[in-house]
Amino acid sequence: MGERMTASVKHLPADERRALTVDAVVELAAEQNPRDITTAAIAKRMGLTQGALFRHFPTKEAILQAVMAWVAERLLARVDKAMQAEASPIAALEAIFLTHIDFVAGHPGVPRMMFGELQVAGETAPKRMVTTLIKHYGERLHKLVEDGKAKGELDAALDTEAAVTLFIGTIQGLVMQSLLSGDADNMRHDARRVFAIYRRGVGRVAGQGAPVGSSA
Amino acid sequence: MGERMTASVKHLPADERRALTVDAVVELAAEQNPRDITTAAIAKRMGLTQGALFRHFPTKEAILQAVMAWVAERLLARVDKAMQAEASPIAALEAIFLTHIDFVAGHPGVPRMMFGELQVAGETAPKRMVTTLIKHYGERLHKLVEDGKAKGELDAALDTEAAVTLFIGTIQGLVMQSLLSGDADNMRHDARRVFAIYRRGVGRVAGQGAPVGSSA
DNA sequence: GTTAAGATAGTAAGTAATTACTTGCTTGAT
DNA sequence: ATCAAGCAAGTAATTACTTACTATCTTAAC
Repeated sequence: MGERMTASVKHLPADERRALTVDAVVELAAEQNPRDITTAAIAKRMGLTQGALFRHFPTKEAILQAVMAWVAERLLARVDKAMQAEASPIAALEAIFLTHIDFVAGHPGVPRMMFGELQVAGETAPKRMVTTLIKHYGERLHKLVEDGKAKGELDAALDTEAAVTLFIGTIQGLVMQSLLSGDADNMRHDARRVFAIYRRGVGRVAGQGAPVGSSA
Repeated sequence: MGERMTASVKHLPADERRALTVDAVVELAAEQNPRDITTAAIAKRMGLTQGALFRHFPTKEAILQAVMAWVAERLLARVDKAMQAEASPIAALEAIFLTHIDFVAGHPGVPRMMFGELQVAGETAPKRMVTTLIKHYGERLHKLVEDGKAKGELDAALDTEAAVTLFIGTIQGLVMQSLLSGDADNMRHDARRVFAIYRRGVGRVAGQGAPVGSSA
């Protein structure tokens, strides 16, 4: 009795419509400029009229907030999973990097939306969610870098904050590159090449021959 | 006789108004979200009415194009100057990096505008200027990295393309960091710390004691 | 030099298009 | 039968751009 049939497209319960709305926005952000995502465009993508959106969200900002909550939840879950699967800090850093790139390659509009929200003037809810996400993300990286230094995997004199900034910047660089090429898929390939340089930059011994990781 | 008096604020010749318009946009982009830069906001900043803008520019897009031309000219000039002042490739790379960060710290809205233009859907003139700028920028970096490898300053096995991507990404990371902190000035300080890691990542010998650069 | 003509740069008040959001009514699942 | 969920057609605000008119500078005849 609690079961719901999805035979009919219309008159879905609110929870599912909210989830589908988030999906629509993420899809649209991948195809066009996030700033061109109007409520009309979202509704059209969902096969609804524009007004119907406001049965589930009070404002457009609330929609964006839901999207950012979705991103934060999914991304951090993937990061934590990747972290826990690896024993050493440096391997965990690489796993996080690759899963992050994989996430972003699968949802190319997400980093653009995040960057866009960061530039919003006031103190909006979506902006706060982005800053919180990056804060939590940075804390995990910070801890891993410190652990790596303590275990001797990373250079003991390494500037931890700078290493975290560069880690995030490395991802940003790949995003920008995919923006220029118009192809998000090559991010996955370029990611390994770029991270190799990063690893050399933070590693204890920038070995010429010593293989550091084995996850290839 | 050909001299012009600037006593009166109004009725300036077209060339000067165009230059002042670019200045206004660059200023506004530093203070607010570039997407909120309306023609009304530009005019207000210049002390003009909105309609007066269209005496000098046919469309808003033409204004953005002028801004991007201004950016490309100034940034590449600084890059070339920094390049030529240094003898070795690695020193040139660091000089470019620092002068770029200095430029961006002085005009924090510029990288945001560039990133925004890259996301525009169609084939607009401002977008083309950005891609061209990055292309020329990348070519200079590419050449320097290759030179550095040939001279033995950089790792012979270094992935040149990845090194260029990471170089640009490093700057993006600092921009994002300044967006989070709300302070563009600390970019100049963080730049050295972050570039130190990058240099280790691309350098031939990631020496613990050997001083590579001397420009401090 | 003075001054009238002509071009340039400004203003104020439009305009059509687009935006997020609302309202009154209808549909459909339970 | 009830009520959440949907539709169609609004609304006010904002946008880039236009139009009709005015002020200012330049220039050349006198």
